[in-house]
Amino acid sequence: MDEDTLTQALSRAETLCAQRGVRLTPQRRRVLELVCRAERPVGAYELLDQLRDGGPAAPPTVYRALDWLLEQGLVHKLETLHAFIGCTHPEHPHASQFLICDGCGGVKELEDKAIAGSLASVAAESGFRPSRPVVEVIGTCSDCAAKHGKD
Amino acid sequence: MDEDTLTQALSRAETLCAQRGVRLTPQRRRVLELVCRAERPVGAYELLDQLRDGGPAAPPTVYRALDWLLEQGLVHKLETLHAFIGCTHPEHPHASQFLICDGCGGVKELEDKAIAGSLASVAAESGFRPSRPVVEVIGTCSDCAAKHGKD
DNA sequence: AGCGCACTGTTATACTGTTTCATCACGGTC
DNA sequence: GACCGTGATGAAACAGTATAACAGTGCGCT
Ligand SMILES: [Zn+2]
Ligand SMILES: [Zn+2]
Ligand SMILES: [Zn+2]
Ligand SMILES: [Zn+2]
Repeated sequence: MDEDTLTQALSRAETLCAQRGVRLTPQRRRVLELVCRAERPVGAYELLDQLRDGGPAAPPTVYRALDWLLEQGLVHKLETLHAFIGCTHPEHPHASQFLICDGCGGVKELEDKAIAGSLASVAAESGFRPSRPVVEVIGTCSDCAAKHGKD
Repeated sequence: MDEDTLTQALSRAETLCAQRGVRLTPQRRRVLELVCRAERPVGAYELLDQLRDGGPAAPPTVYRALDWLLEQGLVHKLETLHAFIGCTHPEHPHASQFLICDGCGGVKELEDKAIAGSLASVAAESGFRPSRPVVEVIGTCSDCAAKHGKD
């Protein structure tokens, strides 16, 4: 995420939190910034290392901030990578899907109605009430497929 | 899984591996049995504890067996739980989806064409080549919803 | 001042997974 | 039989991920 997009994302987050009456404290803001600044999903301990540049910090610090950011939908957790990524459209709550390239590590966040729909209807058939759908597709992005083809 | 189903599952696994020309060694068979015997997803260290009842064992032992069983499609890994579960229909390779109840811990394995289809087409739109789709829906099963309603 | 509450700091610990090297068993070759 | 390559196992150490437990701090409220 470039500097402008970052600034914009952070101020959107500020606005959102103000509207919701929740506190985007300096710690949380800092962690959000670090997550967004990364081009790739970031691990908790990676964040921790960066936090430590500005003073002492311990695992609970970063996990607390991440938990809160997850609740607020400002970041997502990629279960298959044990890593976190900034949400591209945190304004409304949403069930997203992720395409995760194991070549370059890039991740694309999608919000596809068809997938969400089939998931919901399959769940309904079983009388299952979904609370947190996790959809992560590991594979190869078009760029990496092209490169690999050229090799 | 009851004793009969278990015996059946194990002999199906034997047959499959024979057909494929791969070796379902005693260790692997033992781990498969432990995974299948459990009514719920089992963690690697839980399996390890059980393995240790029959002699010394270390983490790589159980992880190696699990990796191999995963390759063969005899078990699945639930990424959101860091746990493993026996596959209900290992005869053919498949992309399954899981409904995971956070009330009772029960898991239902599905193989829904509509979901697989929408995933594939969304991926295709992005020029993404999927290799391992992960679909796990956390929520509440019908039984737990009923119980909870009665409380 | 006294209290409750949300946030933070700190230490320790639990849980999950990998690296590394040594050893062993099996099958094919000379 | 001696030799060797390969796959499977044993064992020790380590790396990575996440939480528990408890103490301290700041702030608004009565
Ligand atoms: Zn999002
Ligand atoms: Zn890529
Ligand atoms: Zn299956
Ligand atoms: Zn349930």
